[in-house]
Amino acid sequence: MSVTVRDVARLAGVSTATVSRALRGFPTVGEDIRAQVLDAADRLGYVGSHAAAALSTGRTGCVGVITPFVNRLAFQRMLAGVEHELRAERVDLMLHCTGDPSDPHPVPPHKRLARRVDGFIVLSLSAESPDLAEILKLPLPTVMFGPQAPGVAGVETDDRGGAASATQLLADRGHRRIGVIYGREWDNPSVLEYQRRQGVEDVLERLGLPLPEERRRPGGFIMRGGHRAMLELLDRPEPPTGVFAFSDEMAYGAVQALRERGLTPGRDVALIGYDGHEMSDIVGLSTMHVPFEQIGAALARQMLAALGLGGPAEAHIIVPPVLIERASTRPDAAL
Amino acid sequence: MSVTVRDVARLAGVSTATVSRALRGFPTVGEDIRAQVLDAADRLGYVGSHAAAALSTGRTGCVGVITPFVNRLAFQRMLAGVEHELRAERVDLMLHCTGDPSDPHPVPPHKRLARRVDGFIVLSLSAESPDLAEILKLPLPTVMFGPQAPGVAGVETDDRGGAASATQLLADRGHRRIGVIYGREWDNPSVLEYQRRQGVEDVLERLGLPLPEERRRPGGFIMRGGHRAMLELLDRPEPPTGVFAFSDEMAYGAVQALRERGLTPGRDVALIGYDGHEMSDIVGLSTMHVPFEQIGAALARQMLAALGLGGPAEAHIIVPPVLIERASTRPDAAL
DNA sequence: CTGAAAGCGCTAACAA
DNA sequence: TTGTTAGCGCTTTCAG
Repeated sequence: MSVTVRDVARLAGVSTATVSRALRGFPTVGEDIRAQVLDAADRLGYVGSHAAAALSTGRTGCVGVITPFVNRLAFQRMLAGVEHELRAERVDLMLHCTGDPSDPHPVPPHKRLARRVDGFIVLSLSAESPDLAEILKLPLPTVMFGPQAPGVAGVETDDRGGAASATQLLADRGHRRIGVIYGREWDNPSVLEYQRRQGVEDVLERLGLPLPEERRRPGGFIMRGGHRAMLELLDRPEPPTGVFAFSDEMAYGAVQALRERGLTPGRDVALIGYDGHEMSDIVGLSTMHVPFEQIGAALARQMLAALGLGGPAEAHIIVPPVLIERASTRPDAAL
Repeated sequence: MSVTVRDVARLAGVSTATVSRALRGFPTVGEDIRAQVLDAADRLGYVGSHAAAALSTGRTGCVGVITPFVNRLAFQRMLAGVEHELRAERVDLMLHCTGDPSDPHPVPPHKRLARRVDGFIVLSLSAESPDLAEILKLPLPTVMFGPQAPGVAGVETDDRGGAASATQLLADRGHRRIGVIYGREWDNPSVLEYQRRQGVEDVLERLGLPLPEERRRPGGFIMRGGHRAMLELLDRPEPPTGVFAFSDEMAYGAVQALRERGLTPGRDVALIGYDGHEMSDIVGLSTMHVPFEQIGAALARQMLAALGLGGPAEAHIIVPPVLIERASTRPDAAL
């Protein structure tokens, strides 16, 4: 079928062991022999089988990246960071989406990826996800972004602090009726939204401002969800004058909704997002900027370090989000 | 080290072959035996080694997706489509970025992925890329998006027609000095930009309109590049009154540039993008919409069909982009 | 510095 | 229906 070490060995007139050593650049191979082997391999168009090597060495040269979604900008940005860093060390990347809960027969990541990767990079699975528990049970190094499981290396952002800053900004701009567009769950302490909720409540409680249920809506972290949520908020008897969306993408949808109602973000309703994507600049959206690319890169470096590749890496990194104010929270700014 | 079929076999009191069959749900296994095996496997926390299975069967259950970038929206959208479709058939996805030409030691995809995937899905490599040639040389099924290599299945969009529509729209809105923000190369017939260039020229030539070199700038397909390109165009003695950017992301940057100069897209300078991302709606950007998610899904189905999984699939699909006009090409529309 | 031989964990013939 | 026996292609002791 395909050419193997044996074929190369035969053509080069050496043993398979020598071929293996020569191809991997072992110093213990004579120069002339090495040249012969390389030549033979080249001539035959030899491409090694990672599977066989993996079976033999126990290392696959591949890490699994587990993410809930690929079509969300924050994950895309992290993935880009991860990919770039892994590529530098010639480590391959296997992508695994846990996807919607709507998936009828989800195959848990550890079942699909175990033994085919050397480690896992987990992006924001809920801290109490059974998948995560299974992964941590495996004897493979794991790093994660998001709510940290105890004893696991990873990168975290200060969601609570970031949400507090965003809320505070709205309050500073004079808003008393503050609304929130969150993600999916408001009450579950093990999801990311909860940290942000706490940040919001930290500020509102301190200021004595209420957050009635009518003033918060889920947006599912997607544009369309943010759009709908904002329309619903606007339809309240006492609509919020300032709104904090838990992601920029939902905020984009909210901007859309405002415009449809003839309202201008900033002037008529203040709006702040979370994530700090590139496009937010042209939308004029205030936001909490999170350096996702760098987070991804840091995760990859932690993983590489755990695999004995690349340099050392800090075990636990906390990244603060940075407030960026734009027109959407400034009544006087022309968009 | 880790538990193998042998361990399971021993505990269940059967042979390894039976374990293998039971675990894969072969009908030729007695119900009681199967139960024993499943129980033993579960009790031991057995997770099979894909590497070993791959070595034995020659199938990895994994396809390689090759893309130049992960941080570009068009690729992200295709990747999402691919991933979704592959997941449905429990096929894993290995991501390989060819990346910038600036990479010092790029490892060609076939070297890294061969023998560890059952097939390749190639997203827009230049038609004459050496990497692509190597991949096609391998005895693995390959499908691709973009300029089609002869005899290869895949999905294509009508770039030339789409570009013509975009250009025509600017002309229809009365613009005579039309500018173009392209990607990287203007003269290379084997890159995607060339098709679009032809579409532009089809229209301009028919109308007898010139496209002097001063009226086109590269934007590298990124926002920042589009921003710079637009500034440069505006600094010409005779700046264009209507601009066609070869991607929405570059158009976003162009919008930014216009605003910085106190200009309003649509009213002062007409602008049309290409790709049709979600965010273009809130930016009010006219664009040629390309259904990338569906393209990705179609590619995945073609690949699955080639692997004998899923249903049959058309070998060659051509998707037309759809014109969406918004405020950025309408002088009278308020943004 | 090089070769022979024994696996890595699984699957697939072939027997029974 | 189940077990036996070879491998898949590579790496890696251990000799030489």
